[in-house]
Amino acid sequence: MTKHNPTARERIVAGAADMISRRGLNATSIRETAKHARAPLGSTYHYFPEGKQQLATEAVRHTGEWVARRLRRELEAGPVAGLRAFLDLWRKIVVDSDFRAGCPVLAVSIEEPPTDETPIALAAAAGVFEEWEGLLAASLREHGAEPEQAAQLATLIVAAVEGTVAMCRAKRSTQPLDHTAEQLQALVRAAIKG
Amino acid sequence: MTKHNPTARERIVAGAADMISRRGLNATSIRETAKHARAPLGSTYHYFPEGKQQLATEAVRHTGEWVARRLRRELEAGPVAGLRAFLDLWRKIVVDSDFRAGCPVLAVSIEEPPTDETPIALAAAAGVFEEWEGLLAASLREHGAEPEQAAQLATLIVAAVEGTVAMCRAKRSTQPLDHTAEQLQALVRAAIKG
DNA sequence: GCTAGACTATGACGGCCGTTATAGCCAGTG
DNA sequence: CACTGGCTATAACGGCCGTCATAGTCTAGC
Repeated sequence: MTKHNPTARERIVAGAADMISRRGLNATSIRETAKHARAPLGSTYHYFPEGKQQLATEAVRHTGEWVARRLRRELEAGPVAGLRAFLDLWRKIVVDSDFRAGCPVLAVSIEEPPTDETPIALAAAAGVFEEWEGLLAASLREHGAEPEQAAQLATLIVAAVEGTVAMCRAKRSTQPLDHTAEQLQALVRAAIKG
Repeated sequence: MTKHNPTARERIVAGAADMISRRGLNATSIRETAKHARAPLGSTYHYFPEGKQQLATEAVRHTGEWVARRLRRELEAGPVAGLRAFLDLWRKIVVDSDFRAGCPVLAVSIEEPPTDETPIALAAAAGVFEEWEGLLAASLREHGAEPEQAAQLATLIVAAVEGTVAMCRAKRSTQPLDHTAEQLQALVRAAIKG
């Protein structure tokens, strides 16, 4: 338990991340986000005066940091352990939600931003992906992988896991995750052995 | 050119697939879909009496079949050529749309269906993924890969490409696709050599 | 020519959306 | 005690949504 009494603001952000991961960004309304967090609608615009874009941005960063912390911790035991933790984390989200939830970062990435302005939520998503890749790549390099190979494999891991989670939701099965896990584990082992 | 004079119905489905691939399912309104296809709103409910779910389902199947046709054709020259065609197809969509479009099948997969009913569009997405995996796995087997390895690798390819396309959109760069392409090509070559 | 059925045109229905405004509450500081 | 500033409460704004109904138009076959 990192925070004993989460503030209303934190509850709103965490709830928004969860709802976005289930229904997508556009289908997540600020009204429902507030209700889900037992916060009044007015408070949402008090905490996030720039509106929905800002809330989405913070939800993406919240999830990104949460995953990155777990990844950093588990990578101390090496890339194979880190990969396993990464896979297990997403598997748990998919299974616990009965195949209804996924990754809010992916969800934000695939919804075209309003044409006029800078899509700050999209930029946040790009940053999160880059952080996850960076953590994996650094660990692979530290354990003997070639730098270029490490970077490419890190990208593959993040992309494959994100795609696999979506496939699990569509099929209502964890079989895609089993397949992907097997393949990625073999790849990581080979990369740090060369 | 497969059809010389696409019917209004075909134009609506193709347009819906494109719009879903850019903005997601929930943000794609039937009104705009009709306008985009220069069809009247009333016609949409004439052709798709079961409403939005039916339109989404047909859009998913339309894209699924289009990709499967291309995949089948290119796989005749072997799994490496098929993989390259699959990668190039998505690269073209991402680049031509200036990083705004992606895969409508993925988009439908990550939006929670209305709680009450059978999510037929989601089932269609699962079917499309399965078809793509099946084509790739069969080709891998025909070229000497072990059946289990072929199935796992096919899942990895589909998942990785779907995830990579989303990452490219977030980063507004094709670098993730370059990384993933390199890794997957090496994997396929190794799998059919054993 | 006429009639049936495929398609179009138009408008309405209730409902939820993002956002803003405004007034009230209520802690903590002086 | 007064009062200030963070937070709540409530209502409203214009706008788009999915869906349905109804009437009009067009075209193919008799």
